[in-house]
Amino acid sequence: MTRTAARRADAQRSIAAILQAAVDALSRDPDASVSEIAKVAGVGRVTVYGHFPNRADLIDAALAHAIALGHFSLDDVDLTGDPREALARLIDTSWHLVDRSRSLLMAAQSVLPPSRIRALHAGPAERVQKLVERGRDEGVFRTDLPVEWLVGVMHSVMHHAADEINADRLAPELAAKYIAATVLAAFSRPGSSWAEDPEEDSPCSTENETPSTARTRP
Amino acid sequence: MTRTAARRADAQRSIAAILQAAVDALSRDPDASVSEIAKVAGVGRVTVYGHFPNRADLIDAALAHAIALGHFSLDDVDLTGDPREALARLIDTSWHLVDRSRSLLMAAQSVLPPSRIRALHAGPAERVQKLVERGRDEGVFRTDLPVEWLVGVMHSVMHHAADEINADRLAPELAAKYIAATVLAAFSRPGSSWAEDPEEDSPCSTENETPSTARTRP
DNA sequence: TCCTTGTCGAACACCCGTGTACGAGTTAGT
DNA sequence: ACTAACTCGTACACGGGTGTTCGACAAGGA
Repeated sequence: MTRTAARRADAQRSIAAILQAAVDALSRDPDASVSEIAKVAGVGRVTVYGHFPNRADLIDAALAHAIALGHFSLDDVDLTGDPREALARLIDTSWHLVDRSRSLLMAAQSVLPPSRIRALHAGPAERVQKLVERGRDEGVFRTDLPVEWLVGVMHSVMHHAADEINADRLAPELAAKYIAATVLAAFSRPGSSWAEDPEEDSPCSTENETPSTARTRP
Repeated sequence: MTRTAARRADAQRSIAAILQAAVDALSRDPDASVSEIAKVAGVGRVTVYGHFPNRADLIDAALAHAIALGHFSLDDVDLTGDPREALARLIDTSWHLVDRSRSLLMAAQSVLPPSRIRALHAGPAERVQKLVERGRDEGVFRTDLPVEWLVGVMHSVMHHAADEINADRLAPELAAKYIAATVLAAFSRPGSSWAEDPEEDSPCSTENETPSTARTRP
């Protein structure tokens, strides 16, 4: 685990491969064994145990790794300006990160203590929370529900979209639109009218009918 | 499994106990073993295998049993009148059914084919779907998203509430209110103002502030 | 009553995952 | 080039879950 001296180059390569493999394998199957992870990483099972004392610590490191990657890619998103548009942008780039992390999170939940899970999620959660709070301060988002609840609902809806895509009941290109439309409505102030994408005219069906069944992906 | 002749009385008692025990045990732990289920049922492990050929079939029967119970208790709900109020009533009595079935569903998902899961869920899902469709026809609910999506979002939000309660971050008595407030907002037509519980005045904070952290349960 | 039907515990074989140990071979750093 | 670090495969011990079999025993139904 933690070492004072620097590791050799090939060791660092192995660790990186194992970490990435763990993210990949656990994203497909939350119960992926150490053997499977090692196989995906192109590495012997013993080598894994050489770098991580046990399965739990490996999953911990994998989750931290995935979160760090997500944190990095989310730094590009412009969260200034109208909170609704900012939220739409955030959803646009983060929903499929949530998708990939979904299964990994389940794996972590069955092995790591809840406190650890929350600690790892503190960073990303705060980012969204800040945006929601700003939207409330500006009178755009509702104030009759706790911020934590709203943030959780947003995550929940994104998870649901991911599930629908995995089940081939939702076309991936529609996901961001559906999520944004749902979340923005859920965040709106009671008693106030709202409209999504205030700057962009919507050439899609204005209101009358929607396809009763969403197209499956090609 | 399926038999032509009638079973003996004690056998029926055993089966009922096993079924209920399976629902209970799997609701606590989706990975509950057959031994644990038998222990909860107050029955030997072999007896379980005497009635159900394997774990998967047992889980299938348990899920079907739980759904049947839920279906029964949902028959009391009045779904006529204003769709928003009807939806609120439905949420009020069904959210904690969803809570208990949540873990059981996870167990089923890891053992049963998705087609079987959907088949078992067809009944309850249709009930909600009908209500949502009526709300759309009456101009109360939005028509710019598929009905299936809306129904899924409702389920998703209820699951989220259950998770929050399990994590002691949400007081159970607030769940129904939060869920209804969120779902009704999400279902509202874009561009139209909405208000929850139109008949009931809300003595709680009208709009200004909410406790930043929800009380944990006593 | 009598016989079928269930139930029970113990034991068995099987598979799979975890974590550790050993020895031989390979790679990187200096 | 030499050594320490690393990797690999095999193998082992251990625990735990799944289904099955067996024989003894209890309980329900006709």
